[in-house]
This record gives sequence, C-alpha cells and structure tokens, in this order.
Amino acid sequence: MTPVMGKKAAKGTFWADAMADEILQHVDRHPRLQQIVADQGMLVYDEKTPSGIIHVGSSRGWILHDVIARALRGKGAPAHFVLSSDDMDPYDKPSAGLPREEWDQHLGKPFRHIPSPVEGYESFGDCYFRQCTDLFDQYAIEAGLETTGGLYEDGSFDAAIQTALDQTAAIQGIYTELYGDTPASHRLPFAPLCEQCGRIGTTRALEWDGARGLIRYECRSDIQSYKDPVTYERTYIPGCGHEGWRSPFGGGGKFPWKVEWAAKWITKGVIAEWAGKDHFSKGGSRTASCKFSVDIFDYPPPYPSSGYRTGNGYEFLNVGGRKMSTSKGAGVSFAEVTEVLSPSMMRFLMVRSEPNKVIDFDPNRTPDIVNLYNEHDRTERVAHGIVTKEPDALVSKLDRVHFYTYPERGELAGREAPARVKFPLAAIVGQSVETAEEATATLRAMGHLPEGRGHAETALRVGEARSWLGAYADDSKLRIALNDAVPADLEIDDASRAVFAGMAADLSAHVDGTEVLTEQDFKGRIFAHICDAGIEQRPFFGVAYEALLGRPNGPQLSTFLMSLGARALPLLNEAAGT
RNA sequence: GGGCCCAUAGCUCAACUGGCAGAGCAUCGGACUCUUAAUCCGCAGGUUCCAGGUUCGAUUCCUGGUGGGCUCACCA
Repeated sequence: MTPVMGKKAAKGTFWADAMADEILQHVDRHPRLQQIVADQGMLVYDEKTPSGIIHVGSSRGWILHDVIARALRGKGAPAHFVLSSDDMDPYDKPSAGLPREEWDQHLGKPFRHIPSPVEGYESFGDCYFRQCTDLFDQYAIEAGLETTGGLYEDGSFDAAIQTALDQTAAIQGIYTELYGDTPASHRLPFAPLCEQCGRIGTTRALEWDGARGLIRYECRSDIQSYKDPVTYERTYIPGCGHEGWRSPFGGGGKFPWKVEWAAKWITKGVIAEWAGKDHFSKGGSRTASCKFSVDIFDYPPPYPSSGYRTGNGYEFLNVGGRKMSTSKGAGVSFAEVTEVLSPSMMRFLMVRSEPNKVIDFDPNRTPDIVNLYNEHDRTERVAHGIVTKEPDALVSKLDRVHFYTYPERGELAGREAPARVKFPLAAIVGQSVETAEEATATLRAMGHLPEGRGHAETALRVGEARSWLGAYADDSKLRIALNDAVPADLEIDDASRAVFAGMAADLSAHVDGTEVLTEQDFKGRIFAHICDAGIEQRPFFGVAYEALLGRPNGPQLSTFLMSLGARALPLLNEAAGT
C-alpha cells in the first residue's frame, strides 16, 4: 500500500480522518512498521479485562477504535480492528453480583479458567466479554476478537517472555526509574500459573533459569489482597503453598500488566491503540509500557504514542456526571443500555464527540434524550442534503458524523432520508396504543409520515421510546398514565359534562364503526361541542387533562383520544356523569 | 504536591490549520377553529472563564491564574 503522505491535518478535518492521517505518518516514520503493515495489514488494537459486567463507558473505546480503523480503510490502508479479552488476568476481588460462598474459591485464578456464572459461555471471561461483543453487530462495530490467554497458550508470547525474563534487571531498572524503589524493582516480571491450584494472582516468581527455560515460583497467601466489600478489611487471597519449577511458556503464566501491554505490541505488531486517559497519565501504565516497548522489546509504541511520549488517551463517557466503574458495581452496563437505548443513538453520541471531550450522558434526563434524537435527526437530514441552513463547516462535519455513525449505509447520493418522527411524539403515541403497528398507523393518520414510507424506522423509534420510558423516565413529563378514575375532587360543571358526553358519543361511534371519523373530523367535533356548551376552550382542556391524566396539560386531545380508542371511553363517560 | 484534558448563548455543541463568533434545543412573541416537549414564522440571547503577551487582527498561538474532570504504590 502507499500511505498518503500527510501534511498536518487541517483543523477542520473530522477527528477520525485527522487521526487516520497521523497514523499513516506514524507508519511512514518507521520502516519496521511499514514492513509489518505490508505483511499483516494495519492492526488497530484494543483490549478489555472481563472482570465482571462491563459498563457502558467501555463502549466508547470500541467505537473509537472501530471508527479509526474505518477511517484508515477509507484512505486505502489495510486496517482492521482487533479486540482482545484479557482473560489471563486474575479474579482479584469478589464480584458484586455473585454469591461469595460459591465464587471466592476462584479468587486468584485467571478469568478464562473460572466457570461462567451464566449458562452458555465457556468461562467467566468468555461470559462477560461476549455479553458485549455479541452486540457489536447492532453497534456496527467491526472487530476481530481474540483472547490474551489464547495468545499465551498458543505460544505467541513465548519470544517476548524469553526476552523479558532475560532482561529482568533492565525491567526492574525501569520500574525503579519511574516509581522509585518499590517491590517491582526486585521481582521477576512474570506471574506463573500455579500448577497445583491454578491460581495466577497468588504466585511469586523466584528465579529464572534461562538455559533450561524454567522458572521457580511459590504460591503464597501474602501476595494479592483486596478490600472486602462488606467488612472493608484487607483480605489476602490464599495460595496453596506449592513451590516448584515450571515453564513460563505456552500459557505457564502471564506478564504484569505494564510489561504485558508492551509485549503485546511487538507480538501482535500493533500500529495504533488507545485507552482511557487514566492509562495515559504521566507515570501511568502507558508511560511504563512505552519505556518497556522501546528499551526492552525494541518496538515503536503504537499511535498515539511515539517513542517515550505517550500521547493522550480518550476521555470518559460519564453517565449522570459519574465515572462508570465495573468493580464498584455502580453504573449502567453495556448490555443493559443496549436493551433500552438505541445502539445507533449511542454510536452517534460517541462519534459526534471528539475523543478528548468528556461525554456526560444521563438517560434519566429527558432533555438529554430528546436533544440527542433531535441532533441525530438533523445530522441525518443534513447528510441527505435536505437542510442547508447550517454553515458549510458544520455541514461537512455532520456529513462525516453520519458516515461513521452509519457505516453500512454507504453512499447517500440520490437516496431518500429515513422518515423520522420526533422522539417526544413517538413517546406519546407509543404510550397510548398497544402495538408498533397501531402507533405507525396513528402517526400516519396524523400526517407525520409520508405516504408509503417510514414504517420500519417509526416502529423502531416507537419501540425505543417505549423501552426508554419503561426503564428511565419515571418522572419524565413525557410519561403519560391514564387515570383509573376521574379524580374525586375535580370539579366539572354541567356545560363541561356535556362536552365530555359529546366526545364519548363520537368516539364510541368511531370505535364500533357506526361512523368513520378522521382525526380532523374528530377535532372539529370537539370544538363544536365546546362551542355548543358555550364555554371557554382553554379552561375546558385543563379540566379534560386533569380528568384523563391528573395533569394540567397533555398531548393534543383529539390525537390522544383517537389513539386511545375504546380505552378512553370509561373515563369520558365518568367525566360526563353518565 | 506533579501531570494531562476541558472551559464559546440557559443547555448540547460549531466556527474550514489567526480574518465580521454560528446552529440545534430551551425561553419569549406570533400563526394554525387546537390546550402540547406537535407544525410553521419570528425576536432575543455572548466582555468566547480571568489577566497579560505575540499580531494589522486572537475563540484560535504563548505565559500565568481560576474553575471542573481524570490521574500519579500494587492490581488492571
């Protein structure tokens, strides 16, 4: 391939396109990387430890890597995104939702060797990893999947293990240089897997015999500790006391994290890999890994790093102003969010925001949701060339946002934009009818959908609105709930009762088919009744909403009643006093 | 204490690699026999966090502050 020789990316360039340019330059600077790309393509890499239910914040990284890989492919580079499950990592503290008496026995073991808490998965690690990756299609995330444990077991890491252990002194020196004289300054950079008890978090490597390729270790009870979630006491994971020699190769153990990260880069030939900004803090794991990569493995650390310079990680996705945390069991899981919010919307949210901007998203805040849908729809319209009120710079940006939000749509030229119904309307109609079919029919009758189009996307959106209302919108104004009965303390004068009676009669006739009314007809009847009764419109509607919903306002009455159909009749009759 | 990121209209964000600060939503006003988080039209909304510096010109670049977020043993 011929990398596009990049100038510095223009400031107005969409973030993913600009990053792709920089990655191509990164490759250009290193002949070694050019060779790797020629041999195996351009690897965009990410990894995740499956230590429990994975929260929604992690999806920002997956989407980011997917978008970057697509941007690179868009420039002709043979890029692909691979996500690895760090399932060789040990289960290092009790997991929030699992019974202690059953699961504490597995503390210290690699996630890939612990049974799955949920049926149908190969292991603990497989379970939590795949609960997410099985949803990737819905998010249009195109990723190759692998497990880090698998890489240990198939020998991929063997060369790096040999290198690291042979250079133990140099690695210890780097730890000392970065962190001072800490325990890591004196340890072998490897955690053997105990042959007797299968734990990896409780072992200490004692001696490396490079000639025989064996490592001496013991399995102890003073290595790995956690803060007990109930008693808050520091508790040590018990090792089995085994001591012996074993081969570190072929799955015989794992690197400590910071060394492992660097080992992966050279082993896999990683060209680009981000992580959350927490890893990129000065003195953090990326700092150490870059050092190991350059000094120990002699490999150029992947973009956005360059040599010892780490570059910057991406910002967090906060939900309701809080950083999500897997281990604290707080927050919203990725799988859970997917059931309630549209994957397209989540993807849109993350594509439109530059990686260095915090995203604070709260599904409990109705305006957040309404706004997100509005912005999404506008982006879609602009991308289809429908609205051109926006300034040019914004149009070209929204164009790219749309492209990366819906990569599967491809070229839009000459294609009609999906017919979108605004989210609040979808929510109201969705609550007053039973099925998506009815909702679509109602919306079509109301004139919100063009003839013959918009059925599928509208049914989808009504479904999204309903799921969201079911999960998050308890106190949202968009929630409507029919009264069981007309509130006892509601005063209804005789004139108003007559209007209710008239509406009930009209609606009833419409429902049993003796009279076919369009929405316009029905609307006209309502006003005729009000006029006949000789009362003011405004106060009457207030009374009507109190009678039906227990609120002073609500959706347009004619639409609302028609979409309710027979379900509205008991209340209308009661209000009419009949 | 050190480091990184962020700060533009009430909210969410733009501003084409320094050139008259713009959109969407909300608010407000008007229209539609019609109350709405429906539709259409319109008004208003800004000392671009502060103080300096570079420049003919700074939201943009530099320095120093302020506020917010994240992070800096081990583990990941």
